[in-house]
Amino acid sequence: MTVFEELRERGLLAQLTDEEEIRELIDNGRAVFYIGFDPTADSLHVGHFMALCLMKRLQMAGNKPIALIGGGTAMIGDPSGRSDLRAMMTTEMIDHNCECFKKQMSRFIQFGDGGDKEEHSRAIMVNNADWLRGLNYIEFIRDIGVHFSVNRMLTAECYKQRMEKGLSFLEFNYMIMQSYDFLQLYEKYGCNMQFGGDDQWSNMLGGTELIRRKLGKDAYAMTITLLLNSEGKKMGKTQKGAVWLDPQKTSPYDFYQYWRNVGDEDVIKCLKMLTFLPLEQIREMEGWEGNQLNQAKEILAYELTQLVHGTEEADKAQESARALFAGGGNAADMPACELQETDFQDGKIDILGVLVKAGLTASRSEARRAVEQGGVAVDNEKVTDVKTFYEPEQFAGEGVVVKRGKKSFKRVFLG
RNA sequence: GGGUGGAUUCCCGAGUGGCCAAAGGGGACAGACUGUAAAUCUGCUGCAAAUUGCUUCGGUGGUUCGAAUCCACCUCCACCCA
Repeated sequence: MTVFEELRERGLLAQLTDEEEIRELIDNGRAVFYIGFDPTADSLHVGHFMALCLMKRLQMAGNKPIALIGGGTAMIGDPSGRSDLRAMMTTEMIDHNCECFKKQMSRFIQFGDGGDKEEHSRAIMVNNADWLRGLNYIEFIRDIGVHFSVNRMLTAECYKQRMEKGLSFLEFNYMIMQSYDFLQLYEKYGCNMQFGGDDQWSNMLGGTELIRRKLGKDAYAMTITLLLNSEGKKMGKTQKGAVWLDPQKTSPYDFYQYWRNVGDEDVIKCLKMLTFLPLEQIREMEGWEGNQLNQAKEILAYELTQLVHGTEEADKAQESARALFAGGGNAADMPACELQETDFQDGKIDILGVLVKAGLTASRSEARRAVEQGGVAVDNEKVTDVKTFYEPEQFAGEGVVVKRGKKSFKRVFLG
């Protein structure tokens, strides 16, 4: 099976400018493609993960990936799929985020400077700040701006949605910047293809058109299906925000749990789109139902945790999860929280204090509610009295397991 | 630049002088049922030393015994005119 077929089978392909040509290029390792990442946070998240996988798959087929960090475009903010203006970011923040992105990406794809022949498929990383931040306004609009029709831009889906809410000129320029990126990469690195999320389609078309008008050359664009859950929401978002790839921001255990808890309808899709498991194996799981399907979720969670955090962390997360939900077992690897002497007043701390300290509730009021509703247990003993107190000795050694609700656990021990 | 309408809690949205920590819905959280799923039902949803106290309705100042609500100025947003 060729890469292209595999991508299609997995349901990753959304829109393509020229299917025949793209198939030809990527199946023969002749594509030099780029994917842009806007450094709007100091870590990549699940939303970026699919793009990273795609890069990896294509790299394995001999194509050359270019990871474009949007150090310049991040200063504008992409209006696609957004109903509000992005918070303005400072140059320092953006530069810091770029650094973080670099580190995380090197875990997934092979970088190199692409010098000799063997290195052809080595990825390179570039930052569009290098060519965007120094642009001269007059020159730029004369040189590039002429090629864009405002009338046409306004009919683009990404702007249409924003017409009701209001769109600033700043954001309106995002498409032009992104198109310019493509042109730059085409000229500098022979980049002939751009990939991105399906919400990027209009921005990407802008690029291929600009290249055609400016250079009279063909370049291609392809979008990947956005990973939506069965309710039509973007996956990888929780109430608390994104599911991060940085273990400091989303622990491997929480990461594992996120996937362990996907809905029945979404498991197979996630396995196909996000894991590297062979398609035959996944097809087998399609027939699973009920409790068996539950196992597919475990596989999904394990696979992804392994890809992102490594085998060791995946094992730990799985073990902790099994221990906690099956009862007993080794729970030493679950997320922990260390109590200090100073957390105790008059030699004791109440249950509300423990919950807040462990980060299981945001405030004492919330903790109180949780206890009153019967949602709190310490070492499997339900706590019903908000005035339950604990002494330091009780947290000695391994500490105790504090449970909030059905799925939130924290081991609390004395530091 | 001129005019009109807006800004309320996580989101949508009611509230036009006290009965307002603020209706209703959504979401989130907790409980029951389950399979760590979905659906359903129930509870709950500002903070705290908790029958009470404190802080909150874009910002600042004012009127008043008392302001989300009235007044002044400011900021931001949408629409119409230029």
